[in-house]
Amino acid sequence: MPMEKTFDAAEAEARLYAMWEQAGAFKAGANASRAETFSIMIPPPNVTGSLHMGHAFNNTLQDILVRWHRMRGFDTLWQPGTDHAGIATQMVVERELAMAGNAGRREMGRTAFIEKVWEQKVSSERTILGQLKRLGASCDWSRTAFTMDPNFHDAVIKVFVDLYNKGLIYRGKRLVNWDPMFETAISDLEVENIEVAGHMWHFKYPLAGGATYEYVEKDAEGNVTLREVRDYISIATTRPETMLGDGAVAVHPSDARYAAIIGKLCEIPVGPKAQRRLIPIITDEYPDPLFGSGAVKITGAHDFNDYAVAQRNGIPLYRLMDTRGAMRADGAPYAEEAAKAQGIALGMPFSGAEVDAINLVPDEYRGLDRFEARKRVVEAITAEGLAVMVPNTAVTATAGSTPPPADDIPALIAYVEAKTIMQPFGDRSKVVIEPMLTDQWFVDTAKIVQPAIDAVRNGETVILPERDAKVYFHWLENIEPWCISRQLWWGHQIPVWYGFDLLPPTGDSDANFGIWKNDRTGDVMIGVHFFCASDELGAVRQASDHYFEVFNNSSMSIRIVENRSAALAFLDANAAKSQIEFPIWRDPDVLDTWFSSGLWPIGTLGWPEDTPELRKYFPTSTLVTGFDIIFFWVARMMMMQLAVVNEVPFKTVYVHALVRDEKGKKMSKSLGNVLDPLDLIDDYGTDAVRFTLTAMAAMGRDLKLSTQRIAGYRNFGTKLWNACRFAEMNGVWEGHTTRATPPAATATVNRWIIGETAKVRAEVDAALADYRFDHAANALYAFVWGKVCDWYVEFAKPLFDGATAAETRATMGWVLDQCMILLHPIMPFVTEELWHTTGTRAKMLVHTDWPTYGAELIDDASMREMTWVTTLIDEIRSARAQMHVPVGLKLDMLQLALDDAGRGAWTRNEALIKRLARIETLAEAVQTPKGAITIAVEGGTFAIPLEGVIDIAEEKARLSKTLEKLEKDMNGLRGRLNNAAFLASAKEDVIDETRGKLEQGDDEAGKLRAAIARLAEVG
RNA sequence: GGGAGAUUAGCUCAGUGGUAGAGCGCUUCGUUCACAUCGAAGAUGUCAGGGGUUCAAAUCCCUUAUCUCCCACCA
Repeated sequence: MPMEKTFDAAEAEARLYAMWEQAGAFKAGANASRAETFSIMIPPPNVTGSLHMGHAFNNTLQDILVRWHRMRGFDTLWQPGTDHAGIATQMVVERELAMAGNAGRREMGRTAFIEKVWEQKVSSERTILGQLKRLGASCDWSRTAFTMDPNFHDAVIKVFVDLYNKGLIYRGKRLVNWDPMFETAISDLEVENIEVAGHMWHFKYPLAGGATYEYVEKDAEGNVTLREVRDYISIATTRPETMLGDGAVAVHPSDARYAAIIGKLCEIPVGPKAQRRLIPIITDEYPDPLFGSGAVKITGAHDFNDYAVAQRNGIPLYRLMDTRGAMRADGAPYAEEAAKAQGIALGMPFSGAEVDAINLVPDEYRGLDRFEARKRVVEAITAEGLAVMVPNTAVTATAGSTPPPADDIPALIAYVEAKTIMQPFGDRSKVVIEPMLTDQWFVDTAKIVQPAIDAVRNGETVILPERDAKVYFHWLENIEPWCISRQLWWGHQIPVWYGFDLLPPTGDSDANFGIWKNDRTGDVMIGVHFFCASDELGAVRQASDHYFEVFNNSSMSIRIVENRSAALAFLDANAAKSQIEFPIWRDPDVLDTWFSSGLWPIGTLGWPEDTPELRKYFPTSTLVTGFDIIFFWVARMMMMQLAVVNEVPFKTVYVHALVRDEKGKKMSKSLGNVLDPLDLIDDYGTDAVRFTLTAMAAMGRDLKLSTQRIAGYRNFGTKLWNACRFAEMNGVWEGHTTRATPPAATATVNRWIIGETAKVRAEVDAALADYRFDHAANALYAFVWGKVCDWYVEFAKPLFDGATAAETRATMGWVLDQCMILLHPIMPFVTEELWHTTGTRAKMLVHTDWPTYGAELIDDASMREMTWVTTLIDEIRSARAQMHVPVGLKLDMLQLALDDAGRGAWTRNEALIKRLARIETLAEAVQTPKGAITIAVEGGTFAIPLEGVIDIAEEKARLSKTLEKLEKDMNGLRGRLNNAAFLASAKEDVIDETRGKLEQGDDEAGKLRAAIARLAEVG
């Protein structure tokens, strides 16, 4: 059955993929013929839905490397899998529940909700794996992993426990980035700082007791520009709602304007007047005297800078908001607590601890969203006349004027500076992040970071392109503690159980719990003890040991309870019992997703078991990933693998760019410019999509994708297909055998194309070794289309019934085989299909040996000769076209002069030259006849008589134009050669090359001049 | 504020010291038996501006401009 005109991708892809899978072609170690291994861990896609273009790109590159190594006989593993993606997946499920009008997460309860998420995981994973298969990804699916698989989970927990025991993980009350929508802490990396239009308000904080001071302002020369008596200190803020949590006002120690009032108290001008708190005016290096008024309100519990100031100066921290970012409504009413709070504030110095038990929020703000509270605070202060006029041009908004503030604060106040401010947003929730004082788990990254830095510095792991290594270093060298606890439900629950630190009996006590009760009812907070263990049994053992040590009572036992309040209730209920039972409860939080994906390399290979796979494939060879997760993932994997198994996780990291739309915009759902890889595959076939991505994968460059480009590469597949179809029509595949080395060839064309094949094979290998995927693709494109199809196939046509027919058939078969082999890593489907369409093969293409031939196949004489032949044909065609000679018209040509090399070349290639240049006969002549066009090539001159057909003037113009261009080049070359400095300093081969070019050019120019002269004669 | 990168044909981009290329698009021609998802021919560039190093600069250095991205606590 003859081949179809085109490759039917839609029909063939599924069939071919099934064939590979059934044959186990992708299994780890399949086709291995040598001991060297090559392993890649897939960056596990999130089980949040489906794959996008970035995944298609990322996995295409991986597949190319994997298929290439597999064909080269490496023991190859491509490890697939998916990531549970805690916050992202939980968000997707919550959103779906909400859209379906179902009960929310809280109403469902943790267990039921987690079940829902598992359903999401199953369906998303099915989608994702299906997509990867359509993309042609040759992963070992039998090893598909998931970050919450039981064994992977065990590995994660073990690492947590180990790091905890080594003191590398700790729990602390710190200011963290809090996402009020998800009500969880997030890490620094999950915060996006975005510039938004905001405002800065200037307010007066009245001095306590109506105190006054002389405020003097000077210009740069020291001249007094302002001198007045003030009874307030002016501060600037972008967040008035946090004023209620101020602990101090700070000024720079060198700021003379405020020297007189350091240590004095001022009043926070918010809330009922009688209840306002007084805070001290302190000095700290942090305030910039040149910015604003030079005085900064210090709100330690709601600002990272202020937190540091508060820590340094022992300023209390007042948490004002609840987990949803609303002003607190818990605790005792404001009136009762204010005095106590003020007492603490006045009782400087303070330890710097949080004052959490009290609520500083006045009744009118309780429960309000932070932005609503901001609005009301601003209104109240303004109404009171405490807004400061800002005497500069930055004042853009006055009462009732435009522009309206962007953050929904009406322009009610006297003066406010419009100001673009950097505001933190949650990368998933897109809501404003609130710095929040909470208890969280942290990895002490500073203690494990150094090996990760060293490994890249000393080249044990190479990051490509190099500039990304700089980014990596910069981040690691300034690393902050990593907050790893998340107040979510979907993920690895933290393996820590808590129990109260109970005091031992005081001697005469016979009721052990009485001790606890006394402790609890007193002013001292009850401490908690941590039991970190890989499972509940371990925690119970630890707790037993602990309480046994404290109480020395052998009849005691441990009881697992739900949470802290259950533990308190349990103790209350059992206080009188003689039997001692101690409640412990597990930390409800889960680990940051990146903590678990940070263990992906060893976790998927079976660690902590000493598996054969771990020994063989770890450290992995290459990681292919996007630059956007260098910090999130690459750096964490480096740190964690080094901390856990003391080895780097991979030897090379290839960092690729982002896929953007054709206008260069990041693809996003909200912009509606997302190209779905599956749609493109449906329209153009997988090979076309893969080839496009590959050809555009220049290192470190964003990749702008257009469908036009994809169509072009689909055509490329068709081109190869039709070359094979041509071969079929000419009997190339009859009795064809697959062979590693080319057949012996005598014809120049055949020797030439064999040499070209050897050249492209070397180019492809070099390009892939350097991760220059674009070079590999472009080299193959130029070879297959530009050499094989444009020239070789055409050359071969007249040879199929000549003396070299058999040799030509064998050569063409071999060359096309090589095209399939070399293209297979990039275009697996069409090549595999052709492989079988064109003959009976011993092995599938996916397992066919990658060639190693090289320079020994390049025959310089043939290469030169074919260059001469193609140049001659080009010249004739060009002349014909410019003279408007009908394409179909066969012409007679005269040979005016030709050296021996030219004569030989002509003789050997006469048939093909005549065919491609549409020449009927060639005869020798001594001079150009009247009305002929002249063709000048290296070593010879030809003429084509066209009396009556051509326009003499036009031919003259053509020749003159060519000559002009040539002479311009010659002048340049002559200029260089006449320059003594050039001859003295340039390398010899450059000089030789220049001389050669000049000589050749002069020769050609001479011929052109002669031809022009001749035209003038006859004209 | 710090850092990185970009600026080459109409568009998207290659090109790291020897006088500029590809694909697409465009123009003209073409039903020659592999392919119209094609073929042949053709046009198009002060390599962002300025300065420097060099015999020689798109390429190396300095500088200016514009753009992009990353990081960062100016209230």
